[in-house]
Amino acid sequence: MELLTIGQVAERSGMAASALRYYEAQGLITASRTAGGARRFPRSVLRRLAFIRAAQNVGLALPEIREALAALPDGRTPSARDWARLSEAWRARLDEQIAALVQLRDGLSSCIGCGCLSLTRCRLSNPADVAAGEGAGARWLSPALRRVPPASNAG
Amino acid sequence: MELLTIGQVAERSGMAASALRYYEAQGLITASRTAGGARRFPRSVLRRLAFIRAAQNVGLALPEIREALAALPDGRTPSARDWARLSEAWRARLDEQIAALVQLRDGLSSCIGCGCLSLTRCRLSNPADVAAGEGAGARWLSPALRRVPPASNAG
DNA sequence: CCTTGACTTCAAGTTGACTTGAGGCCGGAC
DNA sequence: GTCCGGCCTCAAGTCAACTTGAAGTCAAGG
Repeated sequence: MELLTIGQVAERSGMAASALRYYEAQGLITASRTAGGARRFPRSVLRRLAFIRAAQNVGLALPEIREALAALPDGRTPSARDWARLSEAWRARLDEQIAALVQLRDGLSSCIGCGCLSLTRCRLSNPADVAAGEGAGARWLSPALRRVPPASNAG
Repeated sequence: MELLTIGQVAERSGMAASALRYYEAQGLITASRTAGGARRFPRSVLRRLAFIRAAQNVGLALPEIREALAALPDGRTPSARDWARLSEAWRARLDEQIAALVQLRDGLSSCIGCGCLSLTRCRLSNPADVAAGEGAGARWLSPALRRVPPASNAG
């Protein structure tokens, strides 16, 4: 069994067939076709899909994942060497997300019982000081942490 | 200046006026009306909005936030006592999200250079062992961490 | 031959939290 | 009186990552 049908890939990867078609349409994976037009995937697609899911878990959007995959020569499945390079960037992302959440939690702890919730001072309603800097950046921040703070008035 | 216009609340809270109308429609905030039909907000709406944003940052959906607010007698703005009770639950949420991310990061570290990305063994593409148990639960998990693992075949 | 099941395409629907646009009202300044 | 900014409502659009549905093709089995 050299090539896999979409159903087989769906079963082995745990992804829906519709998702696989979508990924192909988005250029994340590729497939050859039978004479009848049915997709045939190489086994390597499974590793590619694992890579995609891992990247999603780190918080990357599909276009970013596509770029990461496209940056590999010949559009090949990531090797150990590629993997090491990419995962370094991912770890930084995760570290920052973790830091943001920890700061949120600590702000919460420091707020317990005070009931302050100041619009500008309370860290809970204003977690943006984590890697804020300008304001337009911070794209790495998970959606849940991207709530913008108020302009700068008292609350 | 006893009551605030929607524009003033928008400026002070940093939220768009359209968002405030939306929140009112969703029952998260309330406003009185002028003879002409314009909204007038009490100052307490600012604290309520801070509460809402904090809850969003913790990862709550608007319906959950509405319930949390509605659980307060008279639909009042949370007092220090209410706040302490609610924030306990939130902290648990955050703790679990942090744990999930840390596990993801550690899985990443342990993967660097190995290039394994096994569909079933690699923690990076399969972070579900964090608070998994059954599979239908884990609702607290941030959307980014909710990717399901493959059924249970080799990769 | 005819059915069955897996596959195909393409368009449209889903979810959450809003934003945008059209069309209109209201109150104060000129 | 009329002009403007700010407000109103309601319907529809946005985004991401898919899913769902309709209508059709293909290969194998009875």
